Amino acid sequence: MTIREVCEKYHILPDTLRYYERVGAIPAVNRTEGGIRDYSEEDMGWVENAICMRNAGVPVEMVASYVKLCQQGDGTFAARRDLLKEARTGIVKQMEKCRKELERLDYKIERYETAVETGQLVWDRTFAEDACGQT
Amino acid sequence: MTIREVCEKYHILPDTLRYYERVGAIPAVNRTEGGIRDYSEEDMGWVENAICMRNAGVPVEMVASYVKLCQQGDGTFAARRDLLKEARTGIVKQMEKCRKELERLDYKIERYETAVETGQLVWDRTFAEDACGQT
DNA sequence: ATACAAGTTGGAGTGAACTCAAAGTCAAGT
DNA sequence: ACTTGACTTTGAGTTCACTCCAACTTGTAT
Repeated sequence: MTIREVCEKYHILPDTLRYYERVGAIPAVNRTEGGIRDYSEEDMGWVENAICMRNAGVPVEMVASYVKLCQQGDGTFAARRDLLKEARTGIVKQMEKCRKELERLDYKIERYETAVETGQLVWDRTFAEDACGQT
Repeated sequence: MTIREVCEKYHILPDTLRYYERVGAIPAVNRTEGGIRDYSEEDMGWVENAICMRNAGVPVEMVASYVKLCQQGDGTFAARRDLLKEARTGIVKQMEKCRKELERLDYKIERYETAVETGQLVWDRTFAEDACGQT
């Protein structure tokens, strides 16, 4: 599979794929005689892995660390597990922030829906201290 | 309230607050005679709003747009609602990506837990096409 | 009055993650 | 053989969101 085809499949740019390879977020990709990248099924697996992790906000550097551990063989299972757990923690924190803001937004959107109808914007609820003001 | 106090309350840097004000993510803050920022309750509300939105990954520019609409008065209720809905859509998308990756990670972590015990890494499940490979 | 900490501005610098440009190589069609 | 388009590398440029710096002013404690 050419770089173009992989990019079409995952909706990313060739430069992004080359960048991922350069920084180690995916291992070196198979090449043809002429030196042109020819992605194997395994290469695609790595690409998918990088894209998934990045989609969830895992830093490129962390993805690269994981790839490196995988390449170091069977002695790194525990280290890989720990790294993935760390990534997991980051994602959970991020989701919790999103959940809070979503709750806040839903309330505000509802208030604005009413305001659009009545011409009056009213905050009838007070957000807790660590939530947000009535703006 | 001084900039230092606000920063301690929200665990951010003074430069970040000044930056938010400069780009319009919060409106111009009250000042003392000498020109030193003196955050009112309302100012704090705006600060909280900016921090909440940013925490959920809403771009600074979007926060600034919202603030601008608020400053333009009661004629912008519908526009504000639409902007918040747009922000909401972005957050929901982001959370869905996180949810998927979390599921993926949980499976992999579980596999690695087993691998650490048995010395054998086995993928006994195939991820769907839009999920990710066994890496 | 005088330190000196804390605040101010304008502008420059940083780090992460791409993204683009230039110059050259490879491959497919005519 | 020749053109055309895709791919290659190296290195530079961009965007976002801060973050830092220098020079200066303000406020507080002795």
